[in-house]
Amino acid sequence: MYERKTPLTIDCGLHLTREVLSGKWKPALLNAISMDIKRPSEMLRLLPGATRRVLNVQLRELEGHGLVEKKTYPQLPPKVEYSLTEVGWSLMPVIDAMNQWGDANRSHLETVITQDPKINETSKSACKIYRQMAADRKIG
Amino acid sequence: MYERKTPLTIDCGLHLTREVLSGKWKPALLNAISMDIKRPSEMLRLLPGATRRVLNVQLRELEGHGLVEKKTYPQLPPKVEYSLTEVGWSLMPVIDAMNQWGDANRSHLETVITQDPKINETSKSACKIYRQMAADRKIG
DNA sequence: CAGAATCCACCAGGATACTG
DNA sequence: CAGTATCCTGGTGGATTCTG
Repeated sequence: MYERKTPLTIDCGLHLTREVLSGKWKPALLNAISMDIKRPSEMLRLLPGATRRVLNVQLRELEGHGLVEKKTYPQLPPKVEYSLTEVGWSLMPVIDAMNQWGDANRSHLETVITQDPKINETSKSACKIYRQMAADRKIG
Repeated sequence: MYERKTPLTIDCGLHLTREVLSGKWKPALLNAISMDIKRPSEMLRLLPGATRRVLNVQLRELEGHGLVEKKTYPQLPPKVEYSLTEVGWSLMPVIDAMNQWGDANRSHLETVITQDPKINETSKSACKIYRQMAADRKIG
């Protein structure tokens, strides 16, 4: 049984974290950047289903919230690199925890999510795509 | 500097976790239930801004995803109690991590969030409300 | 006290096309 | 390669009202 270490307030910390982390691709983006995937085109490739526009929007929000930094190289063709700020890095354990929990409970989650009538097919099969991609990377 | 322990896939675990945790009040609800706040009326009181309907909807989703269990006592007035499932409990470290990160970076987050033009006043002041409530609880 | 039924506003996010 | 401008729609979550 899980035992909480410190008694906490109702929602305040959660509220702040959610405010900053809410956005379909934000956790994935932070994760990607932490894995040295720092250029927009790379992220775009690794996040099938995400649009340029949406990625830009969310990256700008992350930047505005002080989680990532953007470096623009004034050259042709343009080059942009994102990196995590100190605050951004401090969030990584949380991201990792989410990632690991999702992986650890994959079978259960896939079942309940797949049964969920609200989830559309795209979302349902998203994980399969990611897994396939991971497999491809191993082969390649 | 934060060092990742295990190299991870791009998004799969994150994807699953987000699917299950997305919803304005879900983390707070899980947190509340873990703190033995298990009756709808209590949650309603502790989550100012949340509606009965929305709470019901999100609780039903959490239930459908196997994170919480609902026990209905067939009596008058009706009594309902929620509790975490095993899977739900396994998620608590993640919730705690989010909560603690938000608390730890409160000043920074409040600043950037308050400056964010997209955030409405309600959201901006939410944390103040929670803090006030926490203070009140200490006094009471 | 718990909850279902409506109705609705808003915005996140996707599609598309265009510029430097 | 990177970014922006429009346009559009689906869903989330809020307000209100009504039942057991």
